[in-house]
Amino acid sequence: MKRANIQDVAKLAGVSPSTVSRALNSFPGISERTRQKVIEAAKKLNYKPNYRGQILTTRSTKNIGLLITDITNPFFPELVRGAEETASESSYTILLGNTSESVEKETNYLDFFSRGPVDGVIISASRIPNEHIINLAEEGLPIVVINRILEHPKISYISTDMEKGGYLATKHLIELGHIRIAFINGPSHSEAAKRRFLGYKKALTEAKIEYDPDLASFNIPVAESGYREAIKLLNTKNPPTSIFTYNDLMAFGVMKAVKDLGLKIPDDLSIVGFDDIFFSSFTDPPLTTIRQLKEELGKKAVELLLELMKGEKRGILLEPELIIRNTTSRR
Amino acid sequence: MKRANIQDVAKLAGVSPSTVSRALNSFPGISERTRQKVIEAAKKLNYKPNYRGQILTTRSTKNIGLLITDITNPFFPELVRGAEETASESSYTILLGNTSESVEKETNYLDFFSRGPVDGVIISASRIPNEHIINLAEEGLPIVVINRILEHPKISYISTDMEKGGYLATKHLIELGHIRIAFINGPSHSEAAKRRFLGYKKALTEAKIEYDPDLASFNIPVAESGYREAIKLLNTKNPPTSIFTYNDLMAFGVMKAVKDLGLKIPDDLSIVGFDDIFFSSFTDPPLTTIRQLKEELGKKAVELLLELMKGEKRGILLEPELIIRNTTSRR
DNA sequence: CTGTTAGCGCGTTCAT
DNA sequence: ATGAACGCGCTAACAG
Repeated sequence: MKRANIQDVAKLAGVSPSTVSRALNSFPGISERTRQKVIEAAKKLNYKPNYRGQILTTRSTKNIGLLITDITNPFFPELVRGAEETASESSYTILLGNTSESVEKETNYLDFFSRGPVDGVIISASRIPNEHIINLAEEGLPIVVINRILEHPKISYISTDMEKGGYLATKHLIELGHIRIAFINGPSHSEAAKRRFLGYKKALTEAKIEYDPDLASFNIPVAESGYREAIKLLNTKNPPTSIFTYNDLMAFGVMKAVKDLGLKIPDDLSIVGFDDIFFSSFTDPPLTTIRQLKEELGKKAVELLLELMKGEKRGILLEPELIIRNTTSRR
Repeated sequence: MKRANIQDVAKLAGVSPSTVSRALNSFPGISERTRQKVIEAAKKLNYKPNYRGQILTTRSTKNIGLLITDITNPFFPELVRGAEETASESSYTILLGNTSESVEKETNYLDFFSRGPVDGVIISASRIPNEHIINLAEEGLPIVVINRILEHPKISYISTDMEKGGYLATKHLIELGHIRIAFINGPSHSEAAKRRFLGYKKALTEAKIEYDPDLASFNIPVAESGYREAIKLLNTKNPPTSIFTYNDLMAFGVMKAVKDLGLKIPDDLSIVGFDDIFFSSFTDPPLTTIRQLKEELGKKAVELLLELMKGEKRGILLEPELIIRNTTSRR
């Protein structure tokens, strides 16, 4: 059964194609009688406007490109859900690009997006340099970046206040009497990692604790990195009494390492994560962490993009929150 | 800076638009000199073929629609990643539809997909009736369904052997001496739920244990359902000694309920989940469960779709595996 | 209120 | 080996 097009409907209804278009898109200035006639014909032929023709003339795809690094990290699904729900309220669909932390894939996706399959792009991936993003924006592609602060007249951004997050985590540990506080950080190129690092150092400085480079490392943000670095740190002569990780996944890795070494959490080691993903309240013991508003990040990013497509640029900073559970205790 | 189109390149290279198209798509029958000239012009203008014009003439979008119910359930991200990786190897991009268990959203997405933004669709969502899927397939949309067995000449499917999964879980509990085995099942309309139920009953029958309807329920497949049903079951006069859940998320809910009631796992209650998501090995205690090959499901689904677009239909059944951890013990 | 015409940007004939 | 002309399906602009 071949698909009916607008001509078929026009013929059956005895009107012109443009009248069909007007009737179906509820334009004003058309008689109710004609509208009904068209609607009936359309229904009879099971007519649905062809997307490919439609976007060519309307110049809108009703798609939003969303670039993320790792859908397997529960941080992102929550963000995606927030984005998806808000998008679908405005009849937009999400075109998802999962880059698996690969620069090449990020670039490919962005190139593809810039060729026209989407009306705008949300970038929640870290490896793409700002200049590349700016270039595309100046070519006319509406872009919103998540968790990177990029001030540019054609780009909107929304980010958790990362520096504050790093500060809150470190200060919490300091207040519990910890002095040797390690930071298993994320990728060195990531702005989020840099800003959290700033917050970490700020808290140390405030407490007059000297920063020890041996206690800080940059890593791929997966559980295995947390495991590996924790083993390394705990086997040194002067091990830390607490570890702050770039994200909860890495904290899970740390917890596993501690258990494998036969140590107790939080008695032998205090741990603070970042993100507050769903499972962090289910671990043993439940994880102390810095909460990001993940759904909000996705939701607001879509709203910003919709505004940006109308020409309104904005930047938003979201507050992180310290969630105290049971992986931290007094030294 | 306005985007260059094929005409601009043609003008700069001093050739016709069709020559540009041939040169850039590496067609035979074109002089090397001309090709170089065109490539150079294209580079100078930063030309990228306009996607919207391209799909109209090539009749291929290089997009695949992927419908899932709940991206927040870690089962799906792993599936999505498998699909995404395989798709991008063939230069396809995933258009993601998250339906949040809503029939309306499923239908909307499917309608949208059928209008032309994708070359084919993968459905990993349960509420859409088979007839609807068949209709779209007969209109010419290539469709692959995941975890539902749908025999039709124009539809391919890939599914874990759900009945076997249900059977393995139940048999494991029976072998540990359990007789009162509850099944907190998923949605009643879901084929996966029905088939697991079949396996559950089969194992009971084999062991000559009478099926007790009070021990089985149908639910929305989220952690809260597991919690709620577990509380209900454990507060009856003759509570079960073990619970099998539709998925791991629900098992997490059950574990929380057991702890809240002050009981011990697995001494007071044995638990078996389904899926083996990443976090199931991190819970306290680690969860015994039935493993589905999630990435494989996504990967194979894309392969099947690509084949289906060439006209080859197939159906694949994947073997589930019992993963024994520490939430089950001898009665 | 409705029909006619043009054009979106490509790829693909069919000529040359 | 290359150019000219056409068409994909729709909507917007113009005409009546």
